[in-house]
Formats: sequence, C-alpha cells, structure tokens
Amino acid sequence: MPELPEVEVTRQQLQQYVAGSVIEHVEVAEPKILDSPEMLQRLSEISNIHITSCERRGKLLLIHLENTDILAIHRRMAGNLTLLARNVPNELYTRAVFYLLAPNGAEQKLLYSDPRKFGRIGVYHPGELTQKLALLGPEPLQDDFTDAALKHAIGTANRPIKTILLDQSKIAGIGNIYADESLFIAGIHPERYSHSLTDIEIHTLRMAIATTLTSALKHAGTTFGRHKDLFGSAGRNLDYLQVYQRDGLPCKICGNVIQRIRVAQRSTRFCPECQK
DNA sequence: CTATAAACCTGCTGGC
DNA sequence: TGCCAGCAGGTTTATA
Repeated sequence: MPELPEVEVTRQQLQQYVAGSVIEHVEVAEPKILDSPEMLQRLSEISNIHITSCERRGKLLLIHLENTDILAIHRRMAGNLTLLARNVPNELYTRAVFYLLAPNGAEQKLLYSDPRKFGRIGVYHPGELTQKLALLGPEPLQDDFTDAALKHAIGTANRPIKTILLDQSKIAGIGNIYADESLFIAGIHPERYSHSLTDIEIHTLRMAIATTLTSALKHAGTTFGRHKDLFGSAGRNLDYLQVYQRDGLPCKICGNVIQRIRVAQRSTRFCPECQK
C-alpha cells in the first residue's frame, strides 16, 4: 500500500502531532506483526519514554525515542496508523496500540491496523539498524539524487528498468504505483533494458521520479485501498494518476488504450504509444 | 548475479 | 444471491 509519499505524509503528521508525547504503554494484539518475538519485550520497555522525532527512510518509519531507541514501523501492503482520542473505539484490524500522553495532557492512542498482517514493528537500540538501513538505496527526493546517482543505481545491471525502480537497494521508496507513473512521465517503456537507457533518458527519468513523488506528496498520497492519514483522511492523488489502475482506459495524453503486462511479477500499466 | 515462484494474510471485485 | 478465481500499494526466502 504505502510508498514513499504515503509514508512521508504519515511521518510529517507524526512529527507534528506525536513528537513530544510520552508512550505510556504499548499493547500488541497480533504478535505476527513484530519483527521478531523478542520485540514484545522491547515494546514493554519503552513505557514512559518520550518520542523525540520522526524520520523516514524509504518506506520505513523511524520514530526516535528519548532513550535513543528507535521504533521502526513498516506498513508493507495494508498497514496504517491512526491517531485517536483514548475514548474512541479501536478500528477494525487493530494489531497494536500505542497509548500516548500529549504534552498538553491529552490522552491519545496511536493505532497500527493491518488486515493482512504483513507490516512489521520493532524497537532497536542505537546501531542495531545501521546495517539494515545501509542496504537501502538513495532517497529520490533528496538533493543528492542526481543524474549521476541514478546512473550509479542502475550500475552495470541489465534488467528491465522497472525492476531497478522497484529494487529498494537501488533507490529507496518507489513501489508499483510510482514506478509505473514515473516511467510514463519519462516516456520510457517499463521493459526497456536498463543498459539501453541513454544519458538523456536517465536524466528524464530522474526528473520524472522527482516530479511524480513530489506531486503525490502534495496530494497527500494515493488512496485506493487503505492508505489514510493519521486522522483518517484519504489521499487525493488517485485522480492525478496517468496509468496506474487505468488499463483499458484511454491515455490522458494520446488517447491510446493503456495496457497491462507483468514485469517483475507485478502488474504493470503503460501507454504503448507514449512509452517506447 | 539474475530471474522466477512462492510464501506471508485477508479483503474485495468481477464473472458465472 | 452465492461461490470461486484472481487480484492487491511489499518484502523475504527458496529454487533454478
């Protein structure tokens, strides 16, 4: 479900509305969503600890705590975070509850809900995540994501370009929606072998990725299933998508029918006219 | 190294 | 209306 823009929406809201709160205690309703069984113990040890800040790396949320621990949340396909007052009932599929006390004294709770139980939560001591984070590629919305950086990410690999975009170790945060959208904006066919891209195409693709992600973020992400912000509002980006979920419909640019194929085991939409 | 398939889970949609 | 097949925004692991 959530890709970089959706996770970033959540991060910004956590930073604004949850940083500074105290975690009074944590309830885990479904241990399957923990990174490992030991995390049950770790979660019990962060009671009465302040949340200091919230960071994002790729699709991973990193909630920093006063004691230097890091609460890491990955929503995978269907996970979502919701901030509620304590007296409001939990929503369906709630898998974990963080009971929070806001600086102004408000008693809140942060729900992690996830019908498919694919998402993962863990608590890490300083340094324990370093190796894992080092496996992620560059952040595509950061200044250092240059043409050279994208070229380096592609490296010597010769695989369909969409495969590279989805590979979190090459570029962090792009998923199926924004891979298809970026390739459409760049006018590049998803099955084009990465080797065959010219420097100009690499530049165009790099710009297309930034444009696509920035636009999605501006619209608070894409909601066609479960992605909602902390307060339950849907993202508005669905209306702005060019190809994703539009197979069989006319291309918004040229009118040709958007096609659907399989690339890297994933449904892939593209315009056969606009993408060569 | 790459590529593919399966696994993890459950809900939803479309076709018959 | 009911049932079944297929699909879903992600990642990991096993197998060629």
